Amino acid sequence: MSLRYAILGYLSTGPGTGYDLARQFDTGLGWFWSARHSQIYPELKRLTEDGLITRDTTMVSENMDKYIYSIAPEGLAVLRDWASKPPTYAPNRDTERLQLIFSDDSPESLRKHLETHRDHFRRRREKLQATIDTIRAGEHERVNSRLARRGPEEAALTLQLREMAYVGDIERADLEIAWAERGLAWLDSHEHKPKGRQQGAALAAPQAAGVQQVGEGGVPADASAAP
Amino acid sequence: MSLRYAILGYLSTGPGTGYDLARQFDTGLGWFWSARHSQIYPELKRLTEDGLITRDTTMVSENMDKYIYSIAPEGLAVLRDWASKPPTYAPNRDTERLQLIFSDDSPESLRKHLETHRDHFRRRREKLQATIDTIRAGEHERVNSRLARRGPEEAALTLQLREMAYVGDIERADLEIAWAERGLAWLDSHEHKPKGRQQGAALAAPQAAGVQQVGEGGVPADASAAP
DNA sequence: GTCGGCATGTAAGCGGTTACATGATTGG
DNA sequence: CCAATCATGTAACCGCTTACATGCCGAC
Repeated sequence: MSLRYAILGYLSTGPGTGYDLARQFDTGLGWFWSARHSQIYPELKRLTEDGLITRDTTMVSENMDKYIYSIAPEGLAVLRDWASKPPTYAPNRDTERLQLIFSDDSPESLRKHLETHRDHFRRRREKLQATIDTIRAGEHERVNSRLARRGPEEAALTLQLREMAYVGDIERADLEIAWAERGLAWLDSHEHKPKGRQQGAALAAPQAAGVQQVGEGGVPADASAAP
Repeated sequence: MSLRYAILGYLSTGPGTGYDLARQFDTGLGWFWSARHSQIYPELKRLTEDGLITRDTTMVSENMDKYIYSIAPEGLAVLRDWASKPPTYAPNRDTERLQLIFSDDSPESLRKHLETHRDHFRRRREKLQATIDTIRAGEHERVNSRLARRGPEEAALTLQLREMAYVGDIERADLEIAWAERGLAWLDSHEHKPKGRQQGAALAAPQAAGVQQVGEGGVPADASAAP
């Protein structure tokens, strides 16, 4: 149940409405968590009942209210407590990889698969880059409002952690793009000679430390000699 | 609902029991999907009812049966159809990153966080490497039984896709390890001078293509000049 | 006037986790 | 004899998605 902490985390950078949260989570990027408004509103209610956040009501009209939520000291404590615990890792579930390894009966679609993968991470990379650029330029409102409440030493740490998180995700995206492009290059070198015995294009990344290389290419020579 | 396809995929490499599936998914590694037996058994029942798999019963004793499932032609078709569709990407949900960016109120735990991260991906990398080594050596039973049913051309593609999947995941693990180690190095260079103004250790990976570099280090000089 | 963005909620259903439950076989 | 592994199931619960539902406000 990280949603709770994601909300507390957001509100720790300043007050906001449910709609603000929904926009951040739903457009997702710049963010490391995602949620729909149908999940957010009930959770805000629960957090208020638990005394972790407070709610201010501003009347918009007779039959329409707007609620601005702020984090309470108890909420800040809960957030800090949670963040200080070492991370746990959910079991891996990767639909893309699953599809990939069972695509060997439908090779025509492989190219499209890899192109989709590459394009997905290109888009993601662009958005991450744009966000970290904004933070670096000191123009990210939420980050700034968090920094404003802190001394210069704490501020440096806040920025360092954002930097680590975004740079890490950008590198992930770069890796996925390079991976897909290597796959596409392999396809290129094989598509006009589908009967090919030649195990051409290098598969493993040149710089990938510690990856054991096999003789000729990605596929061992005796591969089909298996039972 | 990828579980259904993960099961079909597994059974496409040969018959197996629910328990076999549970072991593969639950120990997770070597695999790109995960599930508990409590989810697997009902799904096997549904797949049988839908005619995608068949069930053979071997009586173990009077009041205990054992069921061996095999993929049906309809199941193979459904699997192939699913695998040939371009991948879709679930919204990003990353507890670890979320914890990281809100650790700026509890810096003492940062080191442990990064060490846990590094160790997690080291273990994962080891298991992935062991599996791909087995496949490369032609000693992976499931992969071999899949290869046995196919001609040499198809076999080459099967192996290529496994290679891509495992190498891709190994590179991901390498990236995470390197990322965590860079973070730890940064911590080292800051722990004995917590008041430090000096923005020491490089943050961005030296080889990360296209990552915009900032002047001195990971953090822009005017960072705390924000409102 | 209607369309898109702001704003807030509820309900059904699904996929996954945790816990409960039972029994056979094998080896120390 | 007891523990571990093999083997199969059910039930309660939780988090997330999809869909349903309503209403304000400003701009074109």
